[in-house]
Amino acid sequence: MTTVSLKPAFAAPPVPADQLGSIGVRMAFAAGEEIYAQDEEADMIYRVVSGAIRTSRLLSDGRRQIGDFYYNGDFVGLEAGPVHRYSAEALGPCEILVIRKSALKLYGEEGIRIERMIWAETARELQRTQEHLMLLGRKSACEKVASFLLGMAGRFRGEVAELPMGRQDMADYLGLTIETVSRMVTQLQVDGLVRFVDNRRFEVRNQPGLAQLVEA
Amino acid sequence: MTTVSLKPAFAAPPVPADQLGSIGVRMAFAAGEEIYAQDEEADMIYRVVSGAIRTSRLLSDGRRQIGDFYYNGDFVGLEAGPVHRYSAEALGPCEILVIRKSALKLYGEEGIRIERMIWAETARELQRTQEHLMLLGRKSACEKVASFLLGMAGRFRGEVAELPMGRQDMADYLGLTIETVSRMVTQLQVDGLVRFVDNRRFEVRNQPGLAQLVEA
DNA sequence: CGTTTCATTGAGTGCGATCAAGCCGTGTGG
DNA sequence: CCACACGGCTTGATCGCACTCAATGAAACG
Repeated sequence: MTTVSLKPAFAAPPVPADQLGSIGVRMAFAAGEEIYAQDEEADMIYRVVSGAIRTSRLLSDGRRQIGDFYYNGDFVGLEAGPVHRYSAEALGPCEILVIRKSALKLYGEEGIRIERMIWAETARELQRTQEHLMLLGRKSACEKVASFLLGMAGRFRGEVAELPMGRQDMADYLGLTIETVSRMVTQLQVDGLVRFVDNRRFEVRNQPGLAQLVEA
Repeated sequence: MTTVSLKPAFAAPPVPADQLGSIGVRMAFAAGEEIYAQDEEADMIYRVVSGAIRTSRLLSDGRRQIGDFYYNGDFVGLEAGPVHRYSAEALGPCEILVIRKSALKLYGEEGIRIERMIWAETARELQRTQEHLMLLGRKSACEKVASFLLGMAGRFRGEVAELPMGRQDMADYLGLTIETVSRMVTQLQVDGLVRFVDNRRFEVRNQPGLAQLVEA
């Protein structure tokens, strides 16, 4: 199973998905399929069981910003005020646990526990978003790509890392164009910092060098 | 009193500060004074009682990103994992209510209520940060400045809006330089969209025009 | 084998950064 | 009251990074 083989490679999820017990409904999505829409009202939260997800937001002229990418164990849709400001789509085939927030109250002690887990994840999500802010506001194209690759590589312990998204998604996450992402990837390879096996698989060749580009 | 005269102009805080009862300690800060430091361990959360705050993060080479600006009623420092990734400083003289998170448990029912308030604010904060992401990643300098001014003007009902921060803070919030901010402000004035009374006070002259630049 | 989709590479442009004056309000001391 | 200095902001000239437009290359698919 894909899910099982990928699991050990990802950063340890705070709580295994199975601890959610019987709460929520498992749903399958195909590549590119929308999980929820921008401006959609939202009482649901979502947890990745297998596969990968992106959240994204469109301006009316087509410019797109990706909020973040999510992998198994991650919660998605936490930010929800009255409506979702970002939509969520499957990067590839994936399974999602859908939980109705208002239903948690019905589950007593178990519901409370999950609610706390959600709050903790919301704070973590805020931290990650703040990191993303610094990246978008104050880093060069090269630093952006280096940060992204280093972060992705961190999910795979020294092995070849696999990108679940294409160049356009990377570009829209980093606030760049695909051409610039491509050029930076090439440059990082020429400099011997990373090596791409193919378009979506790479390994870090010079960890300290990469880390220096990312700095603090 | 400055605080009192400003209060009605700000967006209604979800809960008035006085409902926090006796929990927490009121502290005064001078302009520019640090409320908490980047990488500082943090069990505290903070609430603005009067004045304005900024959160900011520095890279080792001096580049700075401002996370957000906070006004009375706003909670600051919610994101805290083990340490603060951003520091917080007073924009001008201000009063801050400092609350020890771990102490909330001692306050029984009242503590729980405040804890819930904090969680709700965290989700709101996440939403605002996501809005900020889109601004940094996909908007032009002109759109950035227009968005910022429109947002600030929204706190003042049609009257002359007052900026509690200087151009450098605006620039570091928007991911621009002071020169570019200055040029965009000039251009927006030439285009008749806003009018600056002085460096820190302005009014919106063409709301629809501005809103169009900001769009969705 | 052609078609389609996605990534790379190249050439040229432009937006925002950088470097450098100049301006203006404010405060300070003579 | 004026001269001066200082900090914050604006304006100008130039530069360079990342975008745009365009062509090519390389997989994936029917």
